[in-house]
Amino acid sequence: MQVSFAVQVVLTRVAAQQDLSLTQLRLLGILRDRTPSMAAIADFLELDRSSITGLIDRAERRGLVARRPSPSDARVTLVEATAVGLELASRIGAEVGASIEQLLAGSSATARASIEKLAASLPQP
Amino acid sequence: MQVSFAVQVVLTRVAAQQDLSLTQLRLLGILRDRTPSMAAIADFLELDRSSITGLIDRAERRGLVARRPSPSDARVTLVEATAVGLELASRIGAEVGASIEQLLAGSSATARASIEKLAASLPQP
DNA sequence: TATTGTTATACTCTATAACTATA
DNA sequence: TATAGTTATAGAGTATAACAATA
Repeated sequence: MQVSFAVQVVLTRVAAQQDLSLTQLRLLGILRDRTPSMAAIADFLELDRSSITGLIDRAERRGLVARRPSPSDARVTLVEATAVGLELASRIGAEVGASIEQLLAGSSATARASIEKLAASLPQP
Repeated sequence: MQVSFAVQVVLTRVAAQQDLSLTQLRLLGILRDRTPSMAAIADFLELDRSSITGLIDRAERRGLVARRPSPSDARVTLVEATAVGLELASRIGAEVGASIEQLLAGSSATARASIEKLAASLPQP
C-alpha cells in the first residue's frame, strides 16, 4: 500500500505540473496508440459512458483530443489525440518514467525483479 | 505502476462497498488512533483546509465522526470517530488487509521481503 | 429491440479568496 | 499580527435516468 500511494503521488504530481487530473493523464496514455470509441474509453477507465462525455468535452476544449465520426457505424464517435495532445502525452510518459526510476533508485536488482514478477501475476492491466 | 493501480482498485472497491470515497476511507484510517484538529487532517491528507470542512461535514452527517472543541485553544476544532465510525474503520481495515493478502497470494517470501524493503526506503508515509 | 452517445440532474471532492473569532 | 476554521464560489469528476439516433 505504501508503494502504491508513493506511485500515485508521483503520477498526481506529474499530472498537476501539466494542469491535468489523473483521469486526463490516463486518457492521454490510452490515446497514445489508439483511437477508441467513447464506449471503449469508458471500458478502459471503468467509468460510466455519461462520465466520458464531459471528460472528452474538457479535453477537447483544451485542444488535446478531437472527436471523429466512425466510418462504419454512424452511432459511434471515435476519439483521437491531437498533435498537441500526443506531444504532451509523450512528455508526461518520459517524466513519469524518470520519477518512477528515481523512486526505485535505492532498490536492488532482485527487488525490482520481484516487483516485476508480482506485476506479471496481477489481473490484466 | 501496475502494482500501484492494482492496490488502488482494491481500496476503491472496498470503499465503494461501504458507500465511501477513497478520501473518506483515508479519513477513517487516520481517526482510528488519533483525534486530530482540522488543520492536522489537512496536513495528513495534503488538502486545503477549506476542503476539510466539507469532508468532515459529510462524514458527520453520516454519523461517522464528531467535532469537539479543543480544551486548550478556542480556535481549534478536534475531530474524533464515533463508535459507528470506529467499527466501520475496523471492518474496512480487515477487508483491505484480506484483499491485499489475496493480491500477494502468488508471490514468494523473497518477493514480499523486497517490497517491504522498497516501502521502507520510500519517503515518510 | 438493442446499442451509442448525450443531456439533465445531483453529489463528492477540491481549490482560491474573503471572512470571523481567537491567540 | 498570525492562526484556525468557515463560507462563498467555481470547476472537475462521477453516477443515474431519460432520451434521440442508428443498427
